[in-house]
Amino acid sequence: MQQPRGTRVRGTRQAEALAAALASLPGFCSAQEIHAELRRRGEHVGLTTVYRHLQVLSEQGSVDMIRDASGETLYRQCATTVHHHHLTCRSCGRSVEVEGRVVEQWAEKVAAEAGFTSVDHTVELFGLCPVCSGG
Amino acid sequence: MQQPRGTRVRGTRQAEALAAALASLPGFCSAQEIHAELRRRGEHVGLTTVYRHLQVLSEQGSVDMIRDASGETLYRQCATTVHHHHLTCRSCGRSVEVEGRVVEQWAEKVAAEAGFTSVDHTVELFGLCPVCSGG
DNA sequence: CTGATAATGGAAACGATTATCATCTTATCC
DNA sequence: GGATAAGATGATAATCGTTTCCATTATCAG
Repeated sequence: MQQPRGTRVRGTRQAEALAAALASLPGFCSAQEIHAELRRRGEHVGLTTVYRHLQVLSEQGSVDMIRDASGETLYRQCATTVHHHHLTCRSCGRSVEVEGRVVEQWAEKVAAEAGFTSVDHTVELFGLCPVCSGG
Repeated sequence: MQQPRGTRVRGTRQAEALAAALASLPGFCSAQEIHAELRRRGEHVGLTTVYRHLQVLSEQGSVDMIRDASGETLYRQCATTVHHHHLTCRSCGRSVEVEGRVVEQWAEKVAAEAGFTSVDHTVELFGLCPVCSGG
Protein backbone atom coordinates (compact mmCIF):
# COMPACT_ATOMS: atom_id res chain seq x y z
CA MET A 1 0.00 0.00 0.00
CA GLN A 2 1.58 3.22 -1.11
CA GLN A 3 0.59 6.44 0.54
CA PRO A 4 1.34 9.98 -0.56
CA ARG A 5 3.81 11.85 1.56
CA GLY A 6 2.57 13.84 4.48
CA THR A 7 -0.39 11.67 5.26
CA ARG A 8 -0.54 9.69 8.40
CA VAL A 9 0.38 6.16 7.53
CA ARG A 10 2.14 5.09 10.62
CA GLY A 11 -0.19 3.87 13.28
CA THR A 12 1.15 5.62 16.30
CA ARG A 13 0.05 5.41 19.88
CA GLN A 14 -0.88 9.11 19.76
CA ALA A 15 -3.06 8.78 16.69
CA GLU A 16 -5.06 6.02 18.31
CA ALA A 17 -5.40 7.83 21.60
CA LEU A 18 -6.69 10.85 19.75
CA ALA A 19 -9.16 8.79 17.77
CA ALA A 20 -10.42 7.18 20.95
CA ALA A 21 -10.83 10.53 22.67
CA LEU A 22 -12.68 11.95 19.70
CA ALA A 23 -14.97 8.96 19.63
CA SER A 24 -15.89 9.43 23.26
CA LEU A 25 -16.57 13.15 23.10
CA PRO A 26 -20.21 13.76 22.20
CA GLY A 27 -19.97 17.31 20.95
CA PHE A 28 -17.65 19.89 19.55
CA CYS A 29 -14.50 20.55 21.52
CA SER A 30 -11.52 22.80 21.10
CA ALA A 31 -8.10 21.31 20.45
CA GLN A 32 -7.12 22.27 23.96
CA GLU A 33 -10.09 20.48 25.47
CA ILE A 34 -9.21 17.38 23.53
CA HIS A 35 -5.64 17.70 24.73
CA ALA A 36 -6.90 17.96 28.30
CA GLU A 37 -9.13 14.93 27.80
CA LEU A 38 -6.13 12.89 26.63
CA ARG A 39 -4.14 13.94 29.64
CA ARG A 40 -7.08 13.00 31.87
CA ARG A 41 -6.92 9.54 30.34
CA GLY A 42 -3.27 9.33 31.19
CA GLU A 43 -2.17 9.58 27.59
CA HIS A 44 0.78 11.81 26.94
CA VAL A 45 0.19 13.51 23.65
CA GLY A 46 1.73 16.85 22.90
CA LEU A 47 -0.52 19.77 22.13
CA THR A 48 1.33 20.23 18.87
CA THR A 49 0.53 16.71 17.86
CA VAL A 50 -3.12 17.15 18.70
CA TYR A 51 -3.29 20.19 16.45
CA ARG A 52 -1.39 18.43 13.71
CA HIS A 53 -3.63 15.39 13.66
CA LEU A 54 -6.78 17.43 13.92
CA GLN A 55 -5.73 19.44 10.91
CA VAL A 56 -5.03 16.37 8.83
CA LEU A 57 -8.21 14.62 9.91
CA SER A 58 -10.17 17.71 9.07
CA GLU A 59 -8.66 17.88 5.60
CA GLN A 60 -9.48 14.23 5.12
CA GLY A 61 -13.04 14.87 6.14
CA SER A 62 -12.87 12.55 9.12
CA VAL A 63 -13.64 15.33 11.54
CA ASP A 64 -15.83 18.37 11.25
CA MET A 65 -14.43 21.73 12.10
CA ILE A 66 -16.41 24.81 13.04
CA ARG A 67 -15.62 28.11 14.64
CA ASP A 68 -17.44 29.32 17.70
CA ALA A 69 -18.50 32.88 18.44
CA SER A 70 -15.17 33.77 20.00
CA GLY A 71 -13.22 32.57 17.00
CA GLU A 72 -11.99 29.39 18.59
CA THR A 73 -11.88 26.31 16.38
CA LEU A 74 -13.91 23.33 17.49
CA TYR A 75 -13.63 19.77 16.24
CA ARG A 76 -15.86 16.76 16.24
CA GLN A 77 -15.71 13.29 14.85
CA CYS A 78 -18.08 13.15 11.97
CA ALA A 79 -20.52 10.40 11.31
CA THR A 80 -20.95 10.82 7.63
CA THR A 81 -18.80 12.01 4.80
CA VAL A 82 -21.80 13.56 3.13
CA HIS A 83 -22.01 17.32 3.24
CA HIS A 84 -24.02 18.53 6.20
CA HIS A 85 -24.29 21.30 8.76
CA HIS A 86 -24.54 21.46 12.51
CA LEU A 87 -26.96 22.61 15.12
CA THR A 88 -24.77 22.98 18.17
CA CYS A 89 -25.62 23.69 21.77
CA ARG A 90 -24.05 26.91 22.92
CA SER A 91 -23.96 25.61 26.46
CA CYS A 92 -22.85 21.97 26.38
CA GLY A 93 -21.42 21.66 22.89
CA ARG A 94 -23.53 18.69 21.96
CA SER A 95 -24.59 18.84 18.36
CA VAL A 96 -26.93 17.45 15.78
CA GLU A 97 -26.05 17.02 12.16
CA VAL A 98 -28.66 18.54 9.94
CA GLU A 99 -29.28 18.09 6.29
CA GLY A 100 -29.31 21.29 4.34
CA ARG A 101 -30.25 20.67 0.76
CA VAL A 102 -32.43 23.77 0.88
CA VAL A 103 -29.50 25.91 1.90
CA GLU A 104 -27.19 24.51 -0.72
CA GLN A 105 -29.73 25.21 -3.42
CA TRP A 106 -30.27 28.69 -2.11
CA ALA A 107 -26.52 29.35 -2.04
CA GLU A 108 -26.10 28.21 -5.59
CA LYS A 109 -28.99 30.25 -6.84
CA VAL A 110 -27.85 33.41 -5.10
CA ALA A 111 -24.30 32.96 -6.32
CA ALA A 112 -25.37 32.39 -9.88
CA GLU A 113 -27.55 35.50 -9.84
CA ALA A 114 -24.63 37.60 -8.69
CA GLY A 115 -22.26 36.07 -11.21
CA PHE A 116 -19.99 34.58 -8.56
CA THR A 117 -18.11 31.35 -9.13
CA SER A 118 -16.35 28.80 -6.95
CA VAL A 119 -18.79 29.52 -4.21
CA ASP A 120 -18.35 27.93 -0.86
CA HIS A 121 -20.61 28.37 2.12
CA THR A 122 -20.44 28.41 5.87
CA VAL A 123 -23.63 27.62 7.72
CA GLU A 124 -23.71 27.00 11.42
CA LEU A 125 -26.59 27.00 13.84
CA PHE A 126 -26.08 27.61 17.54
CA GLY A 127 -28.73 27.38 20.19
CA LEU A 128 -29.67 25.70 23.44
CA CYS A 129 -30.39 21.99 23.34
CA PRO A 130 -33.53 20.58 25.01
CA VAL A 131 -31.57 19.73 28.15
CA CYS A 132 -29.79 23.05 28.48
CA SER A 133 -32.97 24.95 27.69
CA GLY A 134 -34.00 23.84 31.13
CA GLY A 135 -37.45 23.09 29.80
CA MET B 1 -9.80 72.39 14.29
CA GLN B 2 -12.77 74.70 14.36
CA GLN B 3 -15.76 72.49 14.77
CA PRO B 4 -19.12 73.97 15.62
CA ARG B 5 -20.28 73.38 19.14
CA GLY B 6 -23.09 71.05 20.04
CA THR B 7 -21.99 68.09 17.97
CA ARG B 8 -21.07 65.89 20.86
CA VAL B 9 -23.50 63.17 19.93
CA ARG B 10 -21.83 62.76 16.59
CA GLY B 11 -18.46 62.05 18.05
CA THR B 12 -14.86 62.82 17.68
CA ARG B 13 -12.37 63.43 14.89
CA GLN B 14 -11.39 59.77 15.03
CA ALA B 15 -14.94 58.55 14.81
CA GLU B 16 -15.55 60.63 11.73
CA ALA B 17 -12.32 59.57 10.09
CA LEU B 18 -13.26 55.96 10.69
CA ALA B 19 -16.73 56.48 9.30
CA ALA B 20 -15.28 58.10 6.21
CA ALA B 21 -12.81 55.30 5.69
CA LEU B 22 -15.52 52.69 6.08
CA ALA B 23 -17.70 54.52 3.61
CA SER B 24 -14.96 54.48 1.02
CA LEU B 25 -14.02 50.84 1.37
CA PRO B 26 -16.14 48.74 -0.96
CA GLY B 27 -15.75 45.36 0.71
CA PHE B 28 -14.92 43.63 3.92
CA CYS B 29 -11.66 44.62 5.59
CA SER B 30 -9.88 43.64 8.72
CA ALA B 31 -9.45 46.13 11.52
CA GLN B 32 -5.80 46.32 10.66
CA GLU B 33 -6.51 47.13 7.03
CA ILE B 34 -8.87 49.88 8.10
CA HIS B 35 -6.20 51.19 10.41
CA ALA B 36 -3.72 51.19 7.53
CA GLU B 37 -6.23 52.98 5.31
CA LEU B 38 -6.63 55.72 7.91
CA ARG B 39 -2.89 56.15 8.15
CA ARG B 40 -2.73 56.34 4.37
CA ARG B 41 -5.17 59.21 4.53
CA GLY B 42 -2.97 61.00 7.00
CA GLU B 43 -5.34 60.46 9.87
CA HIS B 44 -3.70 59.43 13.08
CA VAL B 45 -6.02 56.98 14.76
CA GLY B 46 -4.73 54.40 17.17
CA LEU B 47 -5.31 50.75 16.43
CA THR B 48 -6.97 50.39 19.81
CA THR B 49 -9.46 53.08 18.91
CA VAL B 50 -10.21 51.46 15.59
CA TYR B 51 -11.04 48.20 17.34
CA ARG B 52 -13.06 49.98 19.97
CA HIS B 53 -15.20 51.84 17.48
CA LEU B 54 -15.64 48.84 15.25
CA GLN B 55 -16.92 46.85 18.17
CA VAL B 56 -19.42 49.49 19.16
CA LEU B 57 -20.58 50.03 15.59
CA SER B 58 -20.99 46.33 15.17
CA GLU B 59 -23.12 46.06 18.30
CA GLN B 60 -25.23 48.94 17.05
CA GLY B 61 -25.69 47.18 13.78
CA SER B 62 -24.06 49.96 11.79
CA VAL B 63 -21.37 47.66 10.48
CA ASP B 64 -21.46 44.03 9.52
CA MET B 65 -18.91 41.68 10.94
CA ILE B 66 -17.89 38.33 9.51
CA ARG B 67 -15.02 35.97 10.01
CA ASP B 68 -12.90 34.80 7.12
CA ALA B 69 -11.45 31.35 6.65
CA SER B 70 -8.35 32.13 8.66
CA GLY B 71 -10.37 33.33 11.61
CA GLU B 72 -9.72 36.99 11.09
CA THR B 73 -12.61 39.36 11.72
CA LEU B 74 -13.69 41.52 8.82
CA TYR B 75 -15.89 44.59 8.93
CA ARG B 76 -17.98 46.47 6.46
CA GLN B 77 -20.33 49.38 6.56
CA CYS B 78 -23.79 48.04 6.15
CA ALA B 79 -26.47 49.51 3.99
CA THR B 80 -29.47 48.20 5.76
CA THR B 81 -30.37 47.33 9.29
CA VAL B 82 -32.52 44.47 8.11
CA HIS B 83 -31.11 41.01 8.69
CA HIS B 84 -29.17 39.75 5.70
CA HIS B 85 -26.19 37.68 4.66
CA HIS B 86 -23.18 38.22 2.43
CA LEU B 87 -21.72 36.82 -0.70
CA THR B 88 -18.12 37.91 -0.48
CA CYS B 89 -15.30 37.70 -2.99
CA ARG B 90 -12.47 35.61 -1.65
CA SER B 91 -10.04 37.54 -3.78
CA CYS B 92 -10.93 41.23 -3.59
CA GLY B 93 -13.25 41.30 -0.58
CA ARG B 94 -16.04 43.05 -2.43
CA SER B 95 -19.40 41.76 -1.32
CA VAL B 96 -23.06 41.65 -2.12
CA GLU B 97 -25.78 41.63 0.49
CA VAL B 98 -28.20 38.83 -0.10
CA GLU B 99 -31.62 38.25 1.29
CA GLY B 100 -32.05 34.95 2.99
CA ARG B 101 -35.61 34.41 4.05
CA VAL B 102 -35.35 30.83 2.86
CA VAL B 103 -32.40 30.19 5.14
CA GLU B 104 -34.03 31.75 8.15
CA GLN B 105 -37.10 29.62 7.71
CA TRP B 106 -34.97 26.54 7.26
CA ALA B 107 -32.99 27.34 10.41
CA GLU B 108 -36.12 27.79 12.46
CA LYS B 109 -37.66 24.61 11.19
CA VAL B 110 -34.56 22.53 11.82
CA ALA B 111 -34.14 23.98 15.29
CA ALA B 112 -37.73 23.36 16.22
CA GLU B 113 -37.54 19.76 15.06
CA ALA B 114 -34.49 19.16 17.25
CA GLY B 115 -36.04 20.90 20.23
CA PHE B 116 -33.42 23.62 20.34
CA THR B 117 -34.24 27.11 21.52
CA SER B 118 -32.62 30.54 21.24
CA VAL B 119 -31.22 29.56 17.91
CA ASP B 120 -28.88 31.87 16.13
CA HIS B 121 -27.32 31.28 12.75
CA THR B 122 -24.19 32.07 10.85
CA VAL B 123 -24.41 31.99 7.10
CA GLU B 124 -21.68 33.30 4.89
CA LEU B 125 -20.99 32.73 1.22
CA PHE B 126 -17.53 33.12 -0.25
CA GLY B 127 -16.63 32.89 -3.91
CA LEU B 128 -15.03 34.73 -6.76
CA CYS B 129 -16.79 37.80 -8.07
CA PRO B 130 -17.36 38.27 -11.83
CA VAL B 131 -14.23 40.42 -12.12
CA CYS B 132 -11.93 38.12 -10.17
CA SER B 133 -13.31 35.07 -11.93
CA GLY B 134 -11.33 36.38 -14.86
CA GLY B 135 -14.34 35.82 -17.08
C1' DC C 1 19.75 -5.31 14.26
C1' DT C 2 20.39 -1.03 11.71
C1' DG C 3 19.87 2.83 9.13
C1' DA C 4 16.49 5.93 6.89
C1' DT C 5 12.83 8.63 7.65
C1' DA C 6 8.53 10.03 9.61
C1' DA C 7 6.43 11.54 13.97
C1' DT C 8 6.65 13.75 18.26
C1' DG C 9 6.55 17.52 21.61
C1' DG C 10 8.50 21.32 24.48
C1' DA C 11 9.68 25.79 23.74
C1' DA C 12 9.67 29.86 21.22
C1' DA C 13 7.37 32.50 17.72
C1' DC C 14 3.23 34.52 15.79
C1' DG C 15 -0.65 37.44 14.99
C1' DA C 16 -5.01 39.20 15.99
C1' DT C 17 -7.31 41.15 19.66
C1' DT C 18 -7.85 43.16 24.41
C1' DA C 19 -6.43 45.39 28.77
C1' DT C 20 -3.79 48.98 31.04
C1' DC C 21 -3.17 53.52 32.20
C1' DA C 22 -1.09 58.03 31.55
C1' DT C 23 -2.28 61.79 28.66
C1' DC C 24 -5.08 64.68 25.94
C1' DT C 25 -10.10 66.53 24.57
C1' DT C 26 -14.27 68.05 25.34
C1' DA C 27 -18.19 69.71 27.90
C1' DT C 28 -20.09 71.83 31.78
C1' DC C 29 -20.13 74.71 35.70
C1' DC C 30 -18.74 78.90 38.05
C1' DG D 1 -12.81 83.05 30.36
C1' DG D 2 -11.05 79.55 33.12
C1' DA D 3 -11.31 75.52 36.23
C1' DT D 4 -12.66 70.94 36.47
C1' DA D 5 -14.83 66.63 35.93
C1' DA D 6 -15.87 63.07 32.55
C1' DG D 7 -14.67 60.73 28.77
C1' DA D 8 -11.81 59.40 24.71
C1' DT D 9 -7.41 58.25 23.00
C1' DG D 10 -3.40 55.45 21.94
C1' DA D 11 1.38 53.51 22.87
C1' DT D 12 2.61 49.59 25.07
C1' DA D 13 2.16 45.31 27.33
C1' DA D 14 -0.50 41.29 27.99
C1' DT D 15 -3.56 37.40 26.19
C1' DC D 16 -4.33 33.32 24.00
C1' DG D 17 -5.19 30.08 20.39
C1' DT D 18 -2.41 28.30 16.99
C1' DT D 19 2.02 27.36 14.30
C1' DT D 20 6.78 26.83 13.65
C1' DC D 21 11.34 25.09 15.00
C1' DC D 22 14.17 21.53 15.65
C1' DA D 23 16.35 18.12 18.54
C1' DT D 24 14.84 13.72 20.01
C1' DT D 25 12.27 9.41 19.57
C1' DA D 26 9.66 5.80 17.30
C1' DT D 27 8.57 2.97 13.36
C1' DC D 28 9.37 0.24 9.35
C1' DA D 29 11.88 -2.18 5.57
C1' DG D 30 15.68 -4.99 4.62
